[in-house]
Amino acid sequence: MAVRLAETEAYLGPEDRAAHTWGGRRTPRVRSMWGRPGVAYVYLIYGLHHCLNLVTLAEGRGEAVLLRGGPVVAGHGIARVRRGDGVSAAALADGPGKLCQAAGITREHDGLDTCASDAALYVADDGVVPLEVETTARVGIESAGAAAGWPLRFVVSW
DNA sequence: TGCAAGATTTTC
DNA sequence: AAAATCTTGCAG
Repeated sequence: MAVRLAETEAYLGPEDRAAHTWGGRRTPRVRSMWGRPGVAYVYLIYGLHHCLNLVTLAEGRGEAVLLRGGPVVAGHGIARVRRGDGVSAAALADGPGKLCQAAGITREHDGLDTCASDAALYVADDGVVPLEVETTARVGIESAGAAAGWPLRFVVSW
């Protein structure tokens, strides 16, 4: 099962009030977010949806990118089994929670090194060249003060 | 030890 | 527009 990442959001660590590592928090949940780049950070939101992030900068920076979604380019079958019948191809993974459900991602994947040769989860370049990259404010973080307006959401089209 | 709120999705 | 649902983080 594969998704072409078309929508992401950046979370900048201690300086970013919307980030789970805001203020330098080092709690059990965000353990993996302080880890090495390439490590997956998966958490449960609202008690029923998973969100997948990948650590970006160096270990100890607490910075990661939230993978919000994109079109499923392989494995539509299994994705639809997980998401349920009657779900349109476009809606299979067009949201943080949907992406994780379609890909079968849970907290079991938290802390996984996506750079490992035997990783169950990894990122690859499929060669498609982005036509345009749109930058907007992040979604769902109304209460993050000034950080809520930061242009850290990126949407790619091709 | 208890309670309020959350990087969402789905349905009425 | 509102509920579903549970873990984390902060107050006491």
